[in-house]
Amino acid sequence: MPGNESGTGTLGKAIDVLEAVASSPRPPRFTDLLQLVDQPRGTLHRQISNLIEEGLLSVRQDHSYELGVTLLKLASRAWAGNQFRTVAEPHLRRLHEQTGETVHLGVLKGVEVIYLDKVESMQAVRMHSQIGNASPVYCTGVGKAALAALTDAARDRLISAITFHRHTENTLPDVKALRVEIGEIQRTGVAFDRQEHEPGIHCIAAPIHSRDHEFVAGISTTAPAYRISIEQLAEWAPLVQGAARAIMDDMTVRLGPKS
Amino acid sequence: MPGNESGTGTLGKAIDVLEAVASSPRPPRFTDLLQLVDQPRGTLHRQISNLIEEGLLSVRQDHSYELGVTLLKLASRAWAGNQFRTVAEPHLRRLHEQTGETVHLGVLKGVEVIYLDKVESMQAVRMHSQIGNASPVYCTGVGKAALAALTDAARDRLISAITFHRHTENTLPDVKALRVEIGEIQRTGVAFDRQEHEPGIHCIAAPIHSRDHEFVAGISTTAPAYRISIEQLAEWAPLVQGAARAIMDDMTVRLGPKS
DNA sequence: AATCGGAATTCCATTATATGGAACTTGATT
DNA sequence: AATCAAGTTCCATATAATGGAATTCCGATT
Repeated sequence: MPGNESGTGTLGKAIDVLEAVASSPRPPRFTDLLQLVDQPRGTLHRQISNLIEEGLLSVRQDHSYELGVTLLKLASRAWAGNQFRTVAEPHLRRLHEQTGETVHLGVLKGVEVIYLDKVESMQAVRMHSQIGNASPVYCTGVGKAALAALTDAARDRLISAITFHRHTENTLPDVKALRVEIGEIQRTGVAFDRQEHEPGIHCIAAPIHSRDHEFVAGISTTAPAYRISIEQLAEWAPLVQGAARAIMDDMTVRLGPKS
Repeated sequence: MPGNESGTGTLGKAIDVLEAVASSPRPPRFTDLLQLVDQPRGTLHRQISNLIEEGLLSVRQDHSYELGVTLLKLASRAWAGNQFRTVAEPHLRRLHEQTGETVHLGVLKGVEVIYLDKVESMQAVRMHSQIGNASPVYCTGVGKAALAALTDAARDRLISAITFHRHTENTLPDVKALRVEIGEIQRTGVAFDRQEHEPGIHCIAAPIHSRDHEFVAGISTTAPAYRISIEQLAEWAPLVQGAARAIMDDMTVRLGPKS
């Protein structure tokens, strides 16, 4: 449910179609897409044809559409080649060794956090991990940490674009609550997710940002609430902050002092 | 190194740029891209701008480019929603339980195989798995199995587009050897990768195809050669073929008898 | 099997957008 | 500071996208 900032230009329209397919709970059919993206029949039809031609979209036998495997191929390269992720990787692993819990790395993208990497002991339930998963900023540790690291202007702009949705009973309900929380994060240097996204799951996160605060991200340690108390999480604050600090230092070394 | 079938239309050009970035060993700079994709300066520059605007591409501080995180987001959805993968998933898991070795699911896309899923006991070395990884058809078990399942016409067309590259000393060197191998696969119903892609790694695979042989894929069980002999692999033939058969049956049930 | 109705696809004159050559700016190197 | 290469912007032109309407396809229903 990203802020439908209808893309401009031919490419933007095409991506809009992909996003529409991506955000549909079930594979949309032609008519479904017709009302999801605001385009005339003929136009949409050709766009879909092009997307299929490029392998970005696939038809299912019932004439519904799903995202194409070319995206997997590209994403695989995107992940492997991502500079920030590469720099951060050893620090994620160290933080995981120190805490024994799952560690996430996420970057801010619009009003969402996109998870770039994850380190966990043993994935009992196999999953495509969390990588690429997009979650709202206002109810994740990484998201709130990233928000706190933004410049005031950028944050104001972004916050006004958020639409709040109550994921759990702890989810921050509105802008007011979020701003209070951000103040707290800026004071303490760490962000908590107190079961605000998934019931039973909480985490502690620290912000990561470039020198100019244009690029913001976050690192977090996540644990199930039944096993780790929020106080125990809080004790990891120095570790999480240390990892964030170390990543930022590595960035300035590897990327030049500009960022 | 995919068959540069330079995409047509505005969208195609854009994807070409993405592919160029994806296939570069190191992040390309503007001039690098200029000769990778055959486009005039001004045009390329605007295309890159558009791609960045859409989050499909990112600039690094040294003016080189890397793929953007939006691709991860889209791919995450593509993976989760993929119908074929969803249908195959339980069968992969069962095959893994039966053999105790790593199981792969891949689909044919042009002259490459794209891995859709993977099940393994314990990933000692953490990795973004193999998912989305693109490998040549002619030197992977899944790839050769898929080739064997193609209609003669489609296979001929595809084979002529392959450029052979010797990955290991066992890699099939040319079309002739590949055709012999395909005949063998069609007779026996299973394909072997005899350390043809990675030294020390071999696998046994079985083809999966839709009714009309338009869609082809494969499932494989992989093992290190030092621990599992090729004879032991061969004993799993019924299991691998059984899994492939079961997936095809499920497809016709879930997707209607047409495919 | 035949009919009907909604959905998907094709068509083409019009319009908007991408194109690409050249001029310009930036920033690194000596 | 000067030079040169790399990156960026501009704008008249060519090309590709647009969108309304007509047509075909498909799948219910009888």
